[in-house]
Amino acid sequence: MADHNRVVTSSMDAMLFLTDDQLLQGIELMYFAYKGFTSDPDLILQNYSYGRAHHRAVHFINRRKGLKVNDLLDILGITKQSLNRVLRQLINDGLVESRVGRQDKRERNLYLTEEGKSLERQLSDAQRKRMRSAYRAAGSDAVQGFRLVLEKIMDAETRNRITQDKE
Amino acid sequence: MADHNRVVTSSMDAMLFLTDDQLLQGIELMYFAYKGFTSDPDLILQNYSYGRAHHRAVHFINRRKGLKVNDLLDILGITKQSLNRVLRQLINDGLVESRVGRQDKRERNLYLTEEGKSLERQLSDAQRKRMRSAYRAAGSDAVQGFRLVLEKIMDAETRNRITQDKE
DNA sequence: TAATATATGTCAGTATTATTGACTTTATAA
DNA sequence: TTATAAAGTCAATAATACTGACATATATTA
Repeated sequence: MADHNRVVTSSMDAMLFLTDDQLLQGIELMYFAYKGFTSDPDLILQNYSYGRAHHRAVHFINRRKGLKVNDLLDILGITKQSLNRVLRQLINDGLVESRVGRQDKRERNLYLTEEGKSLERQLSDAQRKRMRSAYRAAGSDAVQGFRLVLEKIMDAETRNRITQDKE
Repeated sequence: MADHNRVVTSSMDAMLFLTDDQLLQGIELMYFAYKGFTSDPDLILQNYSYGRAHHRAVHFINRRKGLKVNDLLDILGITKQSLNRVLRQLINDGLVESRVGRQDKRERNLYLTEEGKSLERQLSDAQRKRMRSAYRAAGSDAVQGFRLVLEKIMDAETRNRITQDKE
């Protein structure tokens, strides 16, 4: 269903012609997909009286164990006052542990506690499930394209930061 | 760089094996790409003291000219009280026109005024530019995969609603 | 050592976007 | 005529962000 009309070669892609309507459709796809993508975690978070900001913090603390507060601020692109409220809640509620840095004692390294890992697992289970079924339905070639386009959509600095981390 | 290791065929895609890490990477890609994707319009909207909610309203009123208030509520998935504030501003500011329905006079059909179209163009220019350059950098095969995966990620009802509209 | 810079945390005030609940007006349908 | 539907409004609340000001502890530099 995918390969029978691959007429345009890689070398022609540079001059790919795209109508405004095709581009607008892509924009709407991003909007609707992102909306579905966040809907499962949003439901779970309600049981904890947490919001998306808590989810993001928990996600990145899990993915980059021991990261510093400043690292998290950079990743999220918000002010420390905004993060502080969320982080304080997570720490007070016993989901996140903040350890004084070993070399530089001004720094704080963030870790999920067992309780934090449990919430993270709940949230990412829901999201992984959606991603897995989408990936399987679309096929591995499509997934490769999906990843490639998303990488190109994001800001270059962001792309550099996260691709360098991943290899 | 893309096709030399395409070992998995379409028929095998149903059993595509995906590690948790691969799925989490996909989740982060969505997060970072969406962030970049909204950043250009956000800057423009600041000049008007508008937010993303205004952008979404303007976008969909442009895309579905004459749509009813209830249609817009369905698309956005918010309450009418939430939409009302935004819509009232846009109407008062002269960017949106609300016309009494021809058959059913309870209904209101929404249209962009010239001023509304001008804002829409500014916003979508920025977003189309980003999409176009991502599409071109990734190539047409990748774009096809991108679109397919996004369609599968969104809720089935949403997918049915928008794909039926588009063909 | 003294001055400066950095990392983190906090308080207060404000804005945007969303919610729920209650209610009104106008118009269509039973 | 009564009930339903579409739109609009008011009020109260919540989550997430912002700016600005300031405090504390630790490192770095002059």
